[in-house]
Amino acid sequence: MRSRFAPSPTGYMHIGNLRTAIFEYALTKKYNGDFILRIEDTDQTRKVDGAIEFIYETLQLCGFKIDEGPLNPGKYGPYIQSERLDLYKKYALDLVEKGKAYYCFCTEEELEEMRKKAALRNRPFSYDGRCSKLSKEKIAENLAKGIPYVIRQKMPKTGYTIVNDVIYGEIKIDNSILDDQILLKSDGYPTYNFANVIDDHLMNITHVIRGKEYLDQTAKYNLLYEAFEWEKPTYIHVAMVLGEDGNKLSKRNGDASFMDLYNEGYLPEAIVNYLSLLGWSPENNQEIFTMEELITNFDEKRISKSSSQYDAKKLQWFNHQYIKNMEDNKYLEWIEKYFENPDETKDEAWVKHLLLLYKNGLNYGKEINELVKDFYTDNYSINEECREFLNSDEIIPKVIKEFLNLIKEINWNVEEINNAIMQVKENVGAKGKLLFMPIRIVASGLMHGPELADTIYLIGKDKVIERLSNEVN
RNA sequence: GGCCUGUUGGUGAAGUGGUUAAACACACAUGCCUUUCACGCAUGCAUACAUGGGUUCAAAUCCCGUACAGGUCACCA
Repeated sequence: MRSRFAPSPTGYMHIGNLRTAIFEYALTKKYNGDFILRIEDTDQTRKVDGAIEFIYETLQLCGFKIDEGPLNPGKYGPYIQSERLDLYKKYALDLVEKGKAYYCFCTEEELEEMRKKAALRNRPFSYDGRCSKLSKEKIAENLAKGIPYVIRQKMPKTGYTIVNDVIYGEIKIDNSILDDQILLKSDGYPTYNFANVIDDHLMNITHVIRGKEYLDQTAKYNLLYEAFEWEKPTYIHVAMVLGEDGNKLSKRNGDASFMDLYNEGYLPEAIVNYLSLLGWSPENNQEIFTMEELITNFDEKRISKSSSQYDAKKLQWFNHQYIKNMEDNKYLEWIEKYFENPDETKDEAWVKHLLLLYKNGLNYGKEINELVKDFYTDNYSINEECREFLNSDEIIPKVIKEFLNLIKEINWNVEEINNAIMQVKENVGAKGKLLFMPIRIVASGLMHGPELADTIYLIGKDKVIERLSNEVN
């Protein structure tokens, strides 16, 4: 089995594209097949520099192994369509020779006129095939004069074409809607559809996995395969991924691309895991799994026919799970990329302790900066709400005083701080909120924060003692 | 507009003819856990599978119509 992922080099990679790639990769690897990357750059106007490297980077981050592609060619290269122009022309001409395609010299203006006429009659535009009736002499003459041309395939006007799809079954497409499709554009580039068929055949692709938006168009592909008398691949069309508002994903809509998510601090493994569950589910109902597990459990029969909606919250939950399950060292190494250290002079161990403190609650990498903020600002003050709480019970001053006395004597570490808190509980008889909140407020000036003992430890012995002393006096 | 496809809760979904819970997960709500936030745990959350008909002893599951949603009809991919 051989499959191919064939993006256009137009920049970032969409979450929907990625999802399709994931399905494609999982299926291919399940059968020990080859996963090929082919760059479809037949539209020269939309090309973006560096996009190929970018696509490689994305796929590699996601854990894909590309068996053949422009940066690691196999024996079916080149893998960039703009480098295969001669091939397309040869095959297009081959079809002309066989009488299954023809030169078309119609100008943009002529086509525009036809479109207008069609619009007047409220009919969808369809090329009338006038150039297919040109005489041999006329064609030779036009060619000699260097008049620009395209090559169009003769399409049947009656009957229907059957498309077989693994997910959607047998689809009938009425031939009457099929235009004499352009194979070769006047700039010498092939159209997407044509290049696709030629390349898939030449590259020995056995399974075509792509978005459902191509389902109808597959009739055109089939007609091309038939014209060449080539064997058709197995088609697997997968339903689309919709944005959170239920509309098609688009950058304009502010929908996130893979790279956006990655830069926010989403782990590629979590993204892949989440995306693989959009429109597919494993039989064993497992929710968190690795790429390896995805591959072994993947079953194309369980791909859904209906489109699904992207849910940022659920992705966040997956990411959270993955962060929580990371080893501390890996976590620290990873979070480094997202942590914008506000104070380089802080002790390294102190920073590590702080970062680790939030590991279990972190949703995405950049979130750390927001969470950690209070430990870097020095505008300590006890606001009205806190003051009110401190005045709410007469046991509170005793708690503070006792805690102050105890921590003066201890070694400054989390365990001993914790012991001190427990000791206060015993000695003063305060518990729950009345025990913790006074200490927290006076030590940090805040009513919330992470674990109290850690918080106190990180604020530092001198500062905590100073604050408590001021409060006691 | 023609054609193609889809429709199970706020979301992802399981379920493809059978009794008296439509699984599971996210989200949400409430409660518990040494304070707050989070984590974790527990409980609750679709009188019902878009809708109307039909087939059947029996339908979310099969058939037809309707509605709605998406896709597609380029010298874009």
